Order: sequence, then structure tokens, then C-alpha cells
Amino acid sequence: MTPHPRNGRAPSVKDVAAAAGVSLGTVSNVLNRPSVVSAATRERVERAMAELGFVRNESARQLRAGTSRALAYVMLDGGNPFFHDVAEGIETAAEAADLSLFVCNSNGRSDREAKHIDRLVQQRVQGILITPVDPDAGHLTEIAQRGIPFVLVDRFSRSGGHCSVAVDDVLGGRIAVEHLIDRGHRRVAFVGGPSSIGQVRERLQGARAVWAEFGMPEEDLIHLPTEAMTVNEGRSAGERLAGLPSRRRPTAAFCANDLLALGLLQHAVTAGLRVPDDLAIVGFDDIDFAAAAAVPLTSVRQPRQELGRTAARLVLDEATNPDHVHEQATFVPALVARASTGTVRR
Amino acid sequence: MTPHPRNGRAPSVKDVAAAAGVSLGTVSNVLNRPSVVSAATRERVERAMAELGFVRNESARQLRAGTSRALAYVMLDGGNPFFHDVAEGIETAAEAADLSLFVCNSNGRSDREAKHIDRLVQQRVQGILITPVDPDAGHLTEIAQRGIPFVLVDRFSRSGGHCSVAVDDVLGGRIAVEHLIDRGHRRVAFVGGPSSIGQVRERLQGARAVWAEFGMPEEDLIHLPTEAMTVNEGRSAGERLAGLPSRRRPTAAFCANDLLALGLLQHAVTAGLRVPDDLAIVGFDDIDFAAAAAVPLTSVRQPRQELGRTAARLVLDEATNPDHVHEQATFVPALVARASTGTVRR
DNA sequence: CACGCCGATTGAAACATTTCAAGTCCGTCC
DNA sequence: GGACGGACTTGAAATGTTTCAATCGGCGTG
Repeated sequence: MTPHPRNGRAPSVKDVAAAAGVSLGTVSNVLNRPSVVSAATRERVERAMAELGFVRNESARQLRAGTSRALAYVMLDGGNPFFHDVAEGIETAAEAADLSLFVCNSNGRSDREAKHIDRLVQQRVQGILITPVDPDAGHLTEIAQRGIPFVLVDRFSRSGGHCSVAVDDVLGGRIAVEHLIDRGHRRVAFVGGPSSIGQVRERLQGARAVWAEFGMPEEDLIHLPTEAMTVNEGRSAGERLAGLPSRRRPTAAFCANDLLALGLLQHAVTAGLRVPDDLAIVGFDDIDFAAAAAVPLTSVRQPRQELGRTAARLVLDEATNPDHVHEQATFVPALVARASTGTVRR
Repeated sequence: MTPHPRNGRAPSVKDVAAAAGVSLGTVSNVLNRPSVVSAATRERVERAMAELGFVRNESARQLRAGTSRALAYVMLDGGNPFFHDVAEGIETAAEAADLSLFVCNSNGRSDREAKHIDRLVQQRVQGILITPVDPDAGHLTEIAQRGIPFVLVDRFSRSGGHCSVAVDDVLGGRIAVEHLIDRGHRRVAFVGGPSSIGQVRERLQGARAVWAEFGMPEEDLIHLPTEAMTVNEGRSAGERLAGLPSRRRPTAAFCANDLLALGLLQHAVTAGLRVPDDLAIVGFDDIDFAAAAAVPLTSVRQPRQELGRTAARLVLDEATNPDHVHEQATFVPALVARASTGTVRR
């Protein structure tokens, strides 16, 4: 409470002990096992702590304990609200377990990701949750080798050497395209890239599978590759789409995420196309902005918060349960139909 | 490198020293002052570290050093991309100073904010950057009293007892409304709330000032209060706006942030209004989604990354410079005119 | 040959906390 | 009155790192 001036270091248990006239072990007991301390002493110690403005030193605590009381989530793209919602889910679970959550953002850069991981390992965090730039990168397996619990979020573990949490992206691709076929579309674009992203490949794979099952000609499902999954790239895909000769031009687009879809939507509206009549659009993720777009966006919903909560649960299990077995949690995506695919095509 | 099994604790400097056949002080020298160690010894030690998979224990380091190598940013609303861009700016500066950045999200909840701050103080972070729920709350002054460098971000310090970084919100309100008057609007709505938020008050104040200067009747600048600054609230403000009798209904709206503006825009489009002809809209912040909206949004731009960079600079100055004096950095907002206010009204 | 110097290395102390075996004090029971 | 038990408190050890004064060994100089 008392302003403690810049005189020197922050008060420690030792100072509190001196002020309260007890041993330092007793102060520690007040902190960690209040029930074993007599009421009178406890009160005296608590008053001393308040007076000095004592705050536990987490480093010392950690040093003694050997591990920190924190989880970490390294997210792929801070600009994509999807990852925020995932982080919220993780935070909820962390809070329930009385752990802190460090949120880091690699912003798609592998070097930044590695740097963050380095620091987290140095901090001895209890576990690392990560949506990696490249799920097969070496520094990931290194984490596991160190014995640090870790979970892939929104990515699958190919090797099975650790836990992962994701939705079934192939299925997601299927339901998106089936919805479009259902609405009467016979020429559809798949917008997304780069193909190095597993998600992009799988969503496309699902799209192609259902396309073939309905007996559509392969060349009528057109892949418009993008450099990244951003609004800007979506806009540029829109330009390319508009540039196609009209007999080849798709009447609908399935975008690998909502940012692309929003960019595409914006381009379409600017170019004077009516959505969905001239161009229907389906996104992926169902971020809040999707519902809020000027033409509310049909999207494939991922249970974002639950993804996060489950990931946190798995990493905590790995951290605390000696019989832990790695688990690949898979969620089922669901189509949320809105105005951007609203009408059945004649 | 070598997978170190779950046998026990992670290797420490002591283990490295033993493996390399040197004293533990030498290992520390290799880590912190490589130049004083002979090349041969250094190499031997480095090999031992690699073999054992040694990673510095940051807690011990911190304990000894008395302070951590980290800054923290407690943001107000993880769902608002504006704060992300600010965080990016901070991270850039932190990276340059070789510090970690912990990003926390209070999500507008005072209790969560307090909890985060508690943990950060326990971690002995070097400085705290915060966009607080309430800039006058007690726990903020407590931070300062503890002697922890801290900076208000996107808020002004009323007391002047600490640094702050923000744009001139009154001016922001002025240029937004002046732009609308310029476009021929004679009845304008201000959408924003709650009034407990300083920003809302100041933007409204600027709006009113310029309104009066142009000799407009006070009652033609209508305040539509909202409960929060979200897309949803923007939509609901749209409904209220549509419900006004037509002779009272504004032809333009100035929203206290872009999320509100996007919500309002969405409602307008859904309701069949043409933007900007039936309703012109100005937002605030100029987040990326503003430009990407179906009708690109005119907005008052804040230098978001620079806000973050400056805040980081100030907190570092407070942390390292004994002659530090508190500074209220003020930036000038700029209007970015786009389609949502595109035409001059007859 | 003794001396001092220099570069390289060492050992011990310090940081703040937690834990735990050992200790003290007091009352009760035989 | 002495022993025992229980409630409470204590002191020391341990955690991993950094720092710094001290030491060591070798070499050149007087």
C-alpha cells in the first residue's frame, strides 16, 4: 500500500519477516499454507506485507519450483481474428487451472517463431501451444525432445509424436462445395494458397472430392492460388477472377478463409457485381467479421473457442498426467449459410 | 541436441561445467563474456552445452539480475484489430531492445486487467504498457507507486503522473464532422458509448465544437449512445437510427470507432439504404477491415504502429534513464476519405 | 633469479523463495 | 511432577545463475 520509493529493491519475505517479528519460514507459511499459522501471527504478517507493499517474486518461486506457472500460445497471424478466438478459449482454460497465458505472435515468420520458442523454453513454461508456420519444422520436434508438453493448434500432427487439435478440413471443403452445388452452381473457384499450408491442400482436396462425386467436370473447379491468406490477396484474386473469359468465369467462389472471402467480396461489390446473384461466396472460419460484412458471409464454422480449450486441456494433461497418450482431437466443421450464397441459381 | 529424456531436471550450468571439465564460473563467462574465455575452452564448453541440450534458466537469471528482460502490454479488446497493430508497434521496439513482450488481454474487464497486472508485477517485468478499462482506477497508480515504469496507451494521463501516448481525439472528432459538413450534410449522428470512455467524450466534444463553429443548430447533431464499441452495437444503433422520424433522421453518421461503423454499415446495406447516398458513414481508427469493407469506409486514421513504438520508447526511457520526465505524446489524426462518404450532397 | 604483469580460470557469495526436519511452548493426563 | 501430544514456529538447505575478488600459471623484464 505504502508507496515504496525508488530507494532500492522491492521488499522480500525477509523484510516482511523482520517487520512482523517472525521467521522467514512463517511468512512463507502465511503465503502457502495459511491454515498452519495461528490467526494472530497471520494477521501480523499480513499487515506487514500490506505496509511494505510486498509482492511475491515469481522468479525465485519458479526457480525453487523448477517450473513456471504459465502456458504459452504462439499464434500464426495476429491480424486474423480467428486466432484471437482460439486464444480466448485457451485463456479460459488457463485461468481455470490458475495459470498465466503468454500470447506470442509469429506473424507467419519462421525466425520470429523460433525466437519466441527459445524464450519460452528459457522461461520454463509448463507447455507450449502453437499454430506453426511449418508443422514439420525442426524446432518443433526439438521442443518435444526437451520433454516440454506441446500441442499443435489448428494443424495436424503428421507423425503422431504429439497432440494436435484441428477440424476436419477435408470435410470442411466438402460441405462448402456441396452447399454451392446445392445452390445450383456449376462452375466454382477455389481461392487459397500457398499450397504449402496443409489446410489449403485439404480444403481443396475435400472440394475436389465432392465435386467429382457429383459428376462435375474437373476443369470447372478452378483453383485461384494466393500468396497468403489476407484480405488484400482476396481482392487480387477477385481481379483475376473478373479477368476470366465469361464462359469460363465461375459463378461462385469457395475461399480458404474468411479474410480472403472478405477481400473477394469487397472487390466484387466495388466492381458492381451483385453478391450472391452474380457471384456467390463461401468463406472458412466464421470469424465475427464474416457475419458483419455488408453482405453477410456464408462460412464454414470452426469451433474456435473450443479448439483453444481442448488444446489447453491436452497440454495440461501431458504436463501433469504420467500416463498421458498423445491425442489428435478432430472437430467437425459446420456450414453457416448467410446472404452471400442466399439464392438458388436458376 | 541430444534428446534429454524425462529422467529428471534440465541440465544446468553445473552439469555443463562438469561435462566440459571447467568451473561453473567459466561456463557463465562463455555465456555472458565470451571474449574473456580462451578459444579452446570456449569451444569445449559450447560443445558440452550442445550435447546436453543446455538452456539457460531464465528464472535464475532474473532472480540474480533483479529484473526480467520483458515488457508487457495489457490490451483492452483483443477482438479489435486496432490494438493488434499497436501491439505490433510495441513488439518491434521491444525486439530492437532485445526484450520479450508479453501480450495480455483484459477484454474490457477490470478484474481481468487487475489479475494480469498482478502477475506482471510478480514477474518483475521492466515496464507495463496498458490501455486500461478505466485510466483513473486505483491499481494503475499503484503500479507507478511501486516504481514500475508504465505508460498509458491510447489514453491520456489526466494527472500527468506518468507517460501517455494517444492521438488528439478532440481534433479527430473535428475533422470527421468537418468532412461531413463539407460533403453537405446538415443532420449528423454521433454513434458511440459508453460515455465513461474518455475517447468517446472527446471525439463527441470535437464534433460538437466544429458543429457549433459552422453555425449548425445543436439539436441536429444527434448522439446515439452505445453500450460498447462493437460491431453488434453498431448494428443496433443502425436500427435505432432507422427508427427515427424521417425529418429528424440524420443523413450521415460519425462513429466513435470502426467496429461501430462496420456494424452500422452492415445494417444500412441490409436495410436497403445506399451508402453514402442515403447514409454517409465515418469511422475512427482506420483498421484494415475499414478499407476492406464492402463500401470502403472513410475513417479517422490513428498512427497505430507508431503509437506502439512511441509507447515502448517512453517506457524504456523511464526504465533506464534516471533523468526521465513523464511525457504526454500526442499524435495528429488524419482523415482518410473513402467511398462511404463519397459524394457531395445536393 | 626475483618480480610483476597479464590472460585465463576459479570459488564463493548473493538473489528470493519454498520445504521440511527439528525445535519450542503449552496444556493435559497419568 | 513428569511425560506426552499437539499446535505453532524456526533454521537451514536447495534451486540456477551471475558477479567479482582471488588465484593460477606462464612469460618477459630488470
